[in-house]
Amino acid sequence: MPTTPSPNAARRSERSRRAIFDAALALVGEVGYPRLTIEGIAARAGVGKQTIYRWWPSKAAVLLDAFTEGAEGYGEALPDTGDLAADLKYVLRATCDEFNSPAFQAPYRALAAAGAADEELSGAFVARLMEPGFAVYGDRLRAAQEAGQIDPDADPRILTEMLLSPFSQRWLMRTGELTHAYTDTLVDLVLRAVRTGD
Amino acid sequence: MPTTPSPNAARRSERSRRAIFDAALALVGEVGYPRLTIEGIAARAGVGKQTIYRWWPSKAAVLLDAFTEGAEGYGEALPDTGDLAADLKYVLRATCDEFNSPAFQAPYRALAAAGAADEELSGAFVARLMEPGFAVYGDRLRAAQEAGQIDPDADPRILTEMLLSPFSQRWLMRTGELTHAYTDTLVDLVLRAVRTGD
DNA sequence: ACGTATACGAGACGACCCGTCTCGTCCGAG
DNA sequence: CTCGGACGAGACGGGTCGTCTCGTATACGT
Repeated sequence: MPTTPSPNAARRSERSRRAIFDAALALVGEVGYPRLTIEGIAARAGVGKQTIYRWWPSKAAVLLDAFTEGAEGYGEALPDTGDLAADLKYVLRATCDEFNSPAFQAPYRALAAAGAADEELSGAFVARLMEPGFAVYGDRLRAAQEAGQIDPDADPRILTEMLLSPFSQRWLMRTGELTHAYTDTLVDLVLRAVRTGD
Repeated sequence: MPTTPSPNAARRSERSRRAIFDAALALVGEVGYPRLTIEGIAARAGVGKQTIYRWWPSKAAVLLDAFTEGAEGYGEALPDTGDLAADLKYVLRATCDEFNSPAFQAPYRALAAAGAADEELSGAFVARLMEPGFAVYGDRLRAAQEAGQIDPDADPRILTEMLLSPFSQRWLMRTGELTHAYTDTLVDLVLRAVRTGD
């Protein structure tokens, strides 16, 4: 489901759609989000401006669809080896590498920034990119609660935020490096707060 | 120190400077950051555009100075009553109320969003608005470490991030409400991770 | 298989804002 | 008092916006 489909989607050109996504992702990496323009995307994609305006309300919506299209598999479950700390560290290390990769950085950062400023966009950004990730951590933490490994009274949502928010905040505002040592420390600290037997 | 003072600052019109700040803060609340323009600020302030371009490099820089001017007292130390949990909860509750107030919201959110997208701006934003806040929590946590109240091996910086990042992330991306109950929970969880006697 | 509807590429259009510049005025430092 | 420089005002070319209007090409309905 694109953001605002009004014309007849059956007649839509798949070729143009892909060209627009490719152009948007390439351009946001080359010139940055503020200088990303609809005209520029259209020209690079070999497409009329109207074709973009027909299907998307803004450059942010184009980028969100383009990025979502290219980032499948964000909704997979965490491994559950029984060792909660190891599972969390493993996935957080992978996330760390992803956020350090340039191809991921530019569009994701642009969308996060645009979402922070625009209430409507932030809803779509959160629902389509952030929440699926949150849910995966929440599920794994609930499983650990049922296994009696962590405090059953702790709110998995808040624990997830304590794991991911320091991480994303560092990255978004560039207040520190994202390293495996850092994410390991986060996991250890959060789990020390909710270990059972206190 | 403004962002880029090149002409003779002694001859500068204080009257215009204030009018520009007032106009920028009012407009960002009325039309939002993306539709905030230098021309608009100049017109509202009754000022020539050149007067703005003479003293600031961008609308973000104007807004950062305007906001900083209006937000004195962000560098004060936390109270130290000896009860670490109570001190942290007290200040975090106050911060919570501040972030929920509309006059604070619009410019701060605009600056955070612009900083996320622009590397140079994020440096200034972090240094002038975020780090002073971080330092205050770090100091209070170090004092608690010296008093033997919390684990001396824990990194105060990371603990500060675990307190503040979930908070600001919720606010920035609108992923949840900011309530006193929420901030209290954060304090309790973080302190459980580093309480002494384990 | 054909006819028709409609999305398509291309680009013109007025509106807005950008950042620079040029005026003539006014004010403050020396 | 003098005078240099910041001031308010606004003209200017350039770029992007979002809308529109072409003629073309293509996929659907019968």
